Amino acid sequence: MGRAPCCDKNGLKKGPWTPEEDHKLITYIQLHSPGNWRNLPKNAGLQRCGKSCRLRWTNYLRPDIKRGRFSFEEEETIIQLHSILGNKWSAIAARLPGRTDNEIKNYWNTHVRKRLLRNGIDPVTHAPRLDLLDLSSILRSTLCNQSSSLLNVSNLLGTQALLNPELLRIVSTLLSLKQENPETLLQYLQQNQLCNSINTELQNNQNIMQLNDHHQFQTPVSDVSSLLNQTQFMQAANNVEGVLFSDMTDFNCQNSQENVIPSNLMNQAFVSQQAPINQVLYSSPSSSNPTVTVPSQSSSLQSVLNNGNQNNFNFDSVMSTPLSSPTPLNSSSTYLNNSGTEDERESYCSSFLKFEIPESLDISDFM
DNA sequence: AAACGCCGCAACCGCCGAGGT
DNA sequence: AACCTCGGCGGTTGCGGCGTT
Repeated sequence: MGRAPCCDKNGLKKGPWTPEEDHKLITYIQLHSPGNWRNLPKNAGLQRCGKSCRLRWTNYLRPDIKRGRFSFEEEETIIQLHSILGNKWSAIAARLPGRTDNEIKNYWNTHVRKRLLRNGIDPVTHAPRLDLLDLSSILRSTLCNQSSSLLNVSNLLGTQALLNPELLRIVSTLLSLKQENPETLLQYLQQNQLCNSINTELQNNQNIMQLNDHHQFQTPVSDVSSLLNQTQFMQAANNVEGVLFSDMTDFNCQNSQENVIPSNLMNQAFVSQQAPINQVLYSSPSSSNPTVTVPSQSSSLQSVLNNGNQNNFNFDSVMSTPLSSPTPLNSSSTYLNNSGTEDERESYCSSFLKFEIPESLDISDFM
């Protein structure tokens, strides 16, 4: 455990603490309080530097330290606070009684961070990461979890579409084809490697069909182009267009050729610190519920999309990793009990990433 | 059973700001 | 103003445990 001694400067010991050293330190502090950390080792009879003693005490020996697994509440609080404070571990620790900054930092790096990444979320910015998103799974769930003949726009948009340039490229291409020459749409589907990838996905999963309760789709399918006939795609494209592109003027396929999200879409979709867009964006692709709830009021997708005048979004901020990103907050918090498996925790993580702040948390402290 | 690789976490390192001289 | 000391903080390291092959 711990780092091995790298040197013996001044004859001071480094590396893991022995029980005897711990006992000396505890005994001394209980009798005298730490006082001057620099003088403590000498007074306590320890061959350590003051800094080492302080770290050992604050991170391990302090009597009020709570050890053991982090609870859901603690984990939720950590993520929420991190979304506000960034890597200010001491500030986060100050709001988690019994936990040290070092412990929280370790927990973040070894557990939470990975979980967020698995959910397609940048653990630094708390924004979705384009390179973590999976197009085929999006389309599969979109195409295969329908109760109507329409594309599930809320699923598309709510999950990842706003952030996935590949999906946007495809959607834009479909729309463009629809407008230019509907006959070419099917040809596009057949030519685009997307067909193959989706086909593969579909064939690999015999259980995901039931594409439509009312239409002629059958399972399994051997060719996505037969699955998605032109009429249905027109319908779907219309539906997507109506919601997604209603407020756009210069969205064209040139952007898509470059596999770049159109700037106006980015501006509208990513918007804004005010809109609780994370309610839309933090849903897990692996969530058991494929349909994402899109906020309905001022935070609704439509208002987000219509908010075209806000051009302050910087796409670089998603791809790079700024220190932290202020995140809009809601009030009430949903807690689960402390038990649960890692998977449950992960699932829960996906849902609570709506960043609801416990009422006990005084946000004004951070402002 | 042995070798290997991954992961968790205690501990170190270097930097910074506050306070004192 | 310049320097020094100290405490605190965030980033990083690497040992040891554990799971996998």
